Amino acid sequence: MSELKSTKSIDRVYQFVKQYIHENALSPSVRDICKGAELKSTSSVHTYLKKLDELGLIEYRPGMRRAIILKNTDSDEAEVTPLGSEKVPSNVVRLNCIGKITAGQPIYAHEDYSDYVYVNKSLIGSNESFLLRVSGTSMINAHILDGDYIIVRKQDSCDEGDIIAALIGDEATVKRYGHMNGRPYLFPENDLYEPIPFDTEDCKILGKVVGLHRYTIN
Amino acid sequence: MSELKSTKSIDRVYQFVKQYIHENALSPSVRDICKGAELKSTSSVHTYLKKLDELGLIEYRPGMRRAIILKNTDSDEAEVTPLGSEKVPSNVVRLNCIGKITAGQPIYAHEDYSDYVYVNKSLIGSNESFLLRVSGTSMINAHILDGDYIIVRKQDSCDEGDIIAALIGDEATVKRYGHMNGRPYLFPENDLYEPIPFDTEDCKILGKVVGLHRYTIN
DNA sequence: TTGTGTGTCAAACACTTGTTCGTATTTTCG
DNA sequence: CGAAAATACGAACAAGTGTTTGACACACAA
Repeated sequence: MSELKSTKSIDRVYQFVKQYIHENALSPSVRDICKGAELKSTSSVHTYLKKLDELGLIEYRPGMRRAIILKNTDSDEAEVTPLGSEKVPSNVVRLNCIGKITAGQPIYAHEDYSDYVYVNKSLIGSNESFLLRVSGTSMINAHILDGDYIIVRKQDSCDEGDIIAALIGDEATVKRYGHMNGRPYLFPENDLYEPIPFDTEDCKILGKVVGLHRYTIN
Repeated sequence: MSELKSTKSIDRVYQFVKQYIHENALSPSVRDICKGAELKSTSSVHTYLKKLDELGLIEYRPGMRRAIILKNTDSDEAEVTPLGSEKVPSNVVRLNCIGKITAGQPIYAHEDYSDYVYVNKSLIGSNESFLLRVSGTSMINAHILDGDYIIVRKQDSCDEGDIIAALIGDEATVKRYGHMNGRPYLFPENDLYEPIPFDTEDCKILGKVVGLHRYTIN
């Protein structure tokens, strides 16, 4: 008498359960299904749930609240988002590797989207940052090794003693910034290398090193 | 599980919830958690569930039965895809800091869910790993500094020369594993410290160090 | 010492929710 | 047609379950 319940009740129940679980990652209660399947009695729903269980379409655990489980079956992409799918939070940034810091190579060449790292924002601050791969051992005394990834926070200037990424000409390096005899230098942290005068015409500060990742799976 | 149960209650609660949902595809009730986490009062569990929700580890819906959802994230809305509209891939793992590696402190005390790091699985391998915070300078010659996070891949044995995390008694340390005069030792990488004989009765290998994160935002 | 906070517990309460029961309406089919 | 089955309803019950409250023990600082 009501209207067009085009589909059978048992089908509406099943469809609704699937949809509800998909949307809420949580099984509906019998009364939720009442509303969703346009049934007015919980006992009706109860009947169908038992049938659906017998049909093997759902797993129904008598007495347990919100305990319907979709039985993985057939047809529509059975992606059944179990409960608790894991996603990566929004407080994480993906940093693609912008290039290798090494002698003679310009960086900013391109980003290598297959070479990246995820970083917790709270650990590096909210400023814009980028990722570089270290090549060479010129910063070994600062415990920055060949192959390490360094996270650089973009900035134009820096403080005395900061470890920074800088351009010298079109060559990029990591060095410690400081002064000697009143003049600015870039200091390698390796006795085999000489300090480099920081020439404001030729040199440019890219940013400060705020993090380091090293992966040594051999 | 088994012998290391002296963990904090909130940790047991979280671990149990994760396990339960994983096994049953269904969220446990407060009283289920009571049993699973060795707590005798539902209100204790209730307290921890609220905390876990605040920490963003689960989604807890007041009043709803069996409605816990694992988040491992702050989920939906605006998931900050940094570059373009790339989706954050599922090949990233969240590692919670399990404790500080430092003299005299047992680890496995508890996981600090507010202290964590995201790691690209491809960079550390697919084995189970955990995160530790380094305290002290005993590995400075290996360029592992005080405050660094190290990623440890669980394993029972290791090769000569590997840098590993190990338990000595109930004290955890990072050291390099090796032999001297035909006998196994744990070698600090700092001249101020002495090699420690690796006594198989007292020592236990936790895993191999496969990664390192350092954050030096000042 | 006192006081404050934390962790835990037991008990009680109230609401959600699965289940059952009796009955009415509709459909099926001999 | 008429009986049986299927479908649906509403109400009531009982159990599972989330939540609150108050109390106790302990650690730690003032």
